[in-house]
Amino acid sequence: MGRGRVQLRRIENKIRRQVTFSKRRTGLVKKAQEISVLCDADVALIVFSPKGKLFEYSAGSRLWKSGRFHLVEIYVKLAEIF
Amino acid sequence: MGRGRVQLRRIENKIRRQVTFSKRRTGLVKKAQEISVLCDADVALIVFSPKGKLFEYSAGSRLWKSGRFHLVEIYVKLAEIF
DNA sequence: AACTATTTATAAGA
DNA sequence: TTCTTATAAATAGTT
Repeated sequence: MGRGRVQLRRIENKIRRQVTFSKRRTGLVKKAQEISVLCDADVALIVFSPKGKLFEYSAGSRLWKSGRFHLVEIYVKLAEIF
Repeated sequence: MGRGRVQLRRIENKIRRQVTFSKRRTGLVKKAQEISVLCDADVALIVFSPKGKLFEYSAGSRLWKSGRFHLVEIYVKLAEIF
């Protein structure tokens, strides 16, 4: 989307890669939120930047309101690895 | 996108909800794969249908090739809850 | 499942 | 990083 076609391979230019990451991360979270609301689905989304610093999530109501599941658990688990 | 604007709320019609779920799930996974490739990011995506039966994922190369982390672990953890 | 009109996301530029 | 704009991509409604 946008002014040029996307070549599906790693963006080598660091600045461009970071900008694209920022934009697409926002879009991905939005999409995750939309499907969870529209379709009554539960979604967990975890995104790590190349430096392993980023964490994002989106979830449907069931997972969260139940109080029985916390995405934080997954984060901690991943943090142990990175 | 498409022929009408999206109202961001639960689609009440069951058939339409399932069709939308199927279409958007495909799109979401594609987007997750794209950001992981383009931006060298690791992504974990878990989607449950309203019946709790579905599971999808997408991940960047690091998480998978390292051999140190398996998304299956998260699945098992979630399966215990549902 | 395929089509296609239209909306939405976003690449590049400012 | 935020805004704008041209255009690619996703998708809602339809067949």
